[in-house]
Amino acid sequence: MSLEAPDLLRIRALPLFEAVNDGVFDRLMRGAFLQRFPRGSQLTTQGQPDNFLFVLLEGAIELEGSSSDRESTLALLWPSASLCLASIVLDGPSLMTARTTKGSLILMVPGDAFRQALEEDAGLGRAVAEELAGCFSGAVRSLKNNKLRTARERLVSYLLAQHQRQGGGAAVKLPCRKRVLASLLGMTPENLSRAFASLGPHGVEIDGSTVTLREPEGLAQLARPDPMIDNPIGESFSQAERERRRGGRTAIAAH
Amino acid sequence: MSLEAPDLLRIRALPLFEAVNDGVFDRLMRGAFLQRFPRGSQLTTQGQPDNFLFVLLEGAIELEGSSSDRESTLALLWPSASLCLASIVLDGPSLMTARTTKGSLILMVPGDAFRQALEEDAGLGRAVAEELAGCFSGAVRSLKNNKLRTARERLVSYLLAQHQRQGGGAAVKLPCRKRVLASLLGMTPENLSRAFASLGPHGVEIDGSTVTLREPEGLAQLARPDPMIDNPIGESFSQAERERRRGGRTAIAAH
DNA sequence: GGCGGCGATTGATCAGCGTCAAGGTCGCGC
DNA sequence: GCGCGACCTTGACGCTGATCAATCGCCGCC
Repeated sequence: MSLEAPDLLRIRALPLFEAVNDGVFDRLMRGAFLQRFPRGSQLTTQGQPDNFLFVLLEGAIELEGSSSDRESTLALLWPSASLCLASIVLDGPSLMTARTTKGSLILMVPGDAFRQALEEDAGLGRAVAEELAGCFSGAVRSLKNNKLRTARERLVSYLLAQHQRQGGGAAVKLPCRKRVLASLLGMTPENLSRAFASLGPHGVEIDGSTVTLREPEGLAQLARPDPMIDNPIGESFSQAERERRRGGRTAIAAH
Repeated sequence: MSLEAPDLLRIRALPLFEAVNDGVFDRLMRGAFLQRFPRGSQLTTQGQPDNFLFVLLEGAIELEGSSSDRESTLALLWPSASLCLASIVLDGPSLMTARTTKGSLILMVPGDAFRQALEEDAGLGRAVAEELAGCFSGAVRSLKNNKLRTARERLVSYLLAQHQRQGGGAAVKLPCRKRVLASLLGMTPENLSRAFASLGPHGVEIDGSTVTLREPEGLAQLARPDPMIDNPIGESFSQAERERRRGGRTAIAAH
């Protein structure tokens, strides 16, 4: 699928590209294209070189790390997150395996063209710096989440964050299968089940992928919520920090 | 301490600044200065705004995250790592608390001047992007290290990484107190002691802060060493990735 | 309708690791 | 020299969470 004018407008408005020089942008887009991927497509492989910068326009992506025979979900990406930015900038191997968890529409920009544009354009440099700072910040949050909290605290924090992100209503929709959520939270599916069950007395009801929080305030006392760990806006890596800075809290689709 | 010519030369050669325009560099350095800090100085506080970009020229820094009453060491920084780059770029609060663990010489650059220079100079933008990509990469490695390995595997991997980094001799010098190492590896000091003891049968001898590895190859079988987790060059966050790319393995002082 | 498979749950058991408490060693200052 | 404190070590115990196994419910398919 080659890029049409309406696509270009949409892309131009992305935070990564909005400050880029017209000429540089045009050259960059000459090699870029949109592609639709069915659910389950593997976009990157941990340890393999990345040749494209991805920007997720519609759909969802799961980032997974693995070593030996173990694997763990490290993050979930939503529109309009970028993917592979760090490995493209460093011209190094992919850090994680990325897989679509829904049918997805993705912008693909050739890596070498992107690196070249980065050398020429200060606006792009600044945008990339901001994006990567957000990624780093998200990763550090995740690290703190894992090292400083128990599994149950992580679950409660996650539920409260989703609760806030989805508008504060009692019903919260889980954005992924429980198995994936368990891995993201650093626990086994069995343990996640038990953790949910243990929250029953605190007003948490589960029905499929909908969770109802009857007493969010009470929950908060279980979780040690912490603004330096739980991001009020984004899920993790990328996309999160920028919005806060811009006076954010601009309506975000309920993930 | 204001900046003299030899200082400026040294700073100019740092990866962050080597591609910056002369004029921009001069303006940036007008507000910058060098400062010596005694051991134990707190440079940043988690959650508080950061007003300076730090570059560690001599000494060592510990990065710590905390929540409620728990705390954990997230990384150790060595020359010539940068500190606060992400929070300066985002103009947001500090992610971690930073403290010198030795007397240290540090370059301090005012944050707003740095942000302004970032808007003007593509060379700086690229350098910052590379540095932050390296930070992100380091944080992801650390996350995988924590989620995919047991405490003992983390210790063995750490020892092997230090072994390689210090030139491959049998004797490895621990770069920090055991208490700090334990926290960095996500375990208690007691558990670290026991883990060390359990490695005795595998040729690991401990004497104070020097560890002797009699059979490194055998150790590797315990550890699941993984190039996508263990960084051959740097310790973590910052400084690591760039060198690899440049055909690295340029002699690195044994930390 | 019946069957097969996947995901989620539940229970029993176990290992890893944290916690608490008690030494032990070293270095420093009086 | 003596005593104190910081750091590390060792042991006993308990909790968190992983593992293994069985069951249930749901959905798609034959």
